[in-house]
Amino acid sequence: MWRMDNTDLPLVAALGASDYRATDARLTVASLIAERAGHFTAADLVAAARVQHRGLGRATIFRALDMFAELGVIERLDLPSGDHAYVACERVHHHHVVCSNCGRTADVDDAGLNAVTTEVARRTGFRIDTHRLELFGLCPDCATDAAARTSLEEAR
Amino acid sequence: MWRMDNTDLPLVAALGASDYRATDARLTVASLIAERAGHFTAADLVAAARVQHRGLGRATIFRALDMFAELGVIERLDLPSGDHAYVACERVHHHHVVCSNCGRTADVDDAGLNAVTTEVARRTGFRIDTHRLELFGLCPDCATDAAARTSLEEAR
DNA sequence: GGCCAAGTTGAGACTCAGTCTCGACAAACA
DNA sequence: TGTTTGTCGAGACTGAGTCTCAACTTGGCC
Repeated sequence: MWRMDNTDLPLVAALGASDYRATDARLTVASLIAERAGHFTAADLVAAARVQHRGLGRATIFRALDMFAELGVIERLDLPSGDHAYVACERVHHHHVVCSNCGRTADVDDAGLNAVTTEVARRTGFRIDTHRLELFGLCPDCATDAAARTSLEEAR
Repeated sequence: MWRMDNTDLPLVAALGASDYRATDARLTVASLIAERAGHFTAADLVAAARVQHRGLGRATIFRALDMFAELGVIERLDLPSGDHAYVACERVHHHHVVCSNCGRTADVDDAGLNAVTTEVARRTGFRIDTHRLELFGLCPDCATDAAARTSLEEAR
């Protein structure tokens, strides 16, 4: 089976530190994930696996994604379109900012959200256990491009 | 076709105020939605429709949900399990607190989140256009029940 | 090295949510 | 009344994700 030597990838490190076996299939999925800059869907990986490394089954990819998500090194994301995606990320609690143009993501920590959840708990009487915050917009590069295009159109 | 007289429902009011026709099928979907206290899935409505009002097609229910979502009187929700659900809600921008036990929901407005998005934009350089905040926990009733059960078990 | 149990694999069948298509029907309007 | 447009239900279709199963791999033990 095709395989990259990626022992320094965070996903591979997390895999090594876990009780799961570091099999070829899992290392292949890890390197496929590492190739993507922003978010990706399970279908992306299935397609990439078909193109590059024919020996990877669909079920295996879904199993590996579940496993990496359980290890906390990737996280599931719900795009505004309703699609499910994943991002590779740090293992501490944080949130994602997703570029709606190029798909690039950035992690942000609390950033004052704790105060918001406390305030919501106070107002509603709910006991808040977990929350999910996702932010969508344009990354610095795409925002610059968009601004340049707008001013160009206005100049006409 | 079976039909409830629910002209005072917010969904029916929104439908009447829109360009869409207030057909029997749509009014039936509106009353099915009004029957649910918390969040519900499209499958819930399809099942309820099959039991109570046989003449409602699956596609019709999905179409009506799309339409109500477009009118802003229901909103799509992504549960922590990854499932999609809907909640009936006000038409202004707000967020949801969902009880993970009974499914009841409450709406909350900004509650300080604007400051969070501004802070995130500052830190990451992203231009934030939209965001989604969902909070999960226990509603006051379920929290009381849970606390009572815990103290009962400790007393043993 | 040989054996064995447990973990993991790919293939493919399966399920189920959501979409699409199509012919029929109904409201609105000239 | 006839036509247009919106909407309907039925059912085929699609695609994501799950499940099952027999085969294979790995690691531990002798």
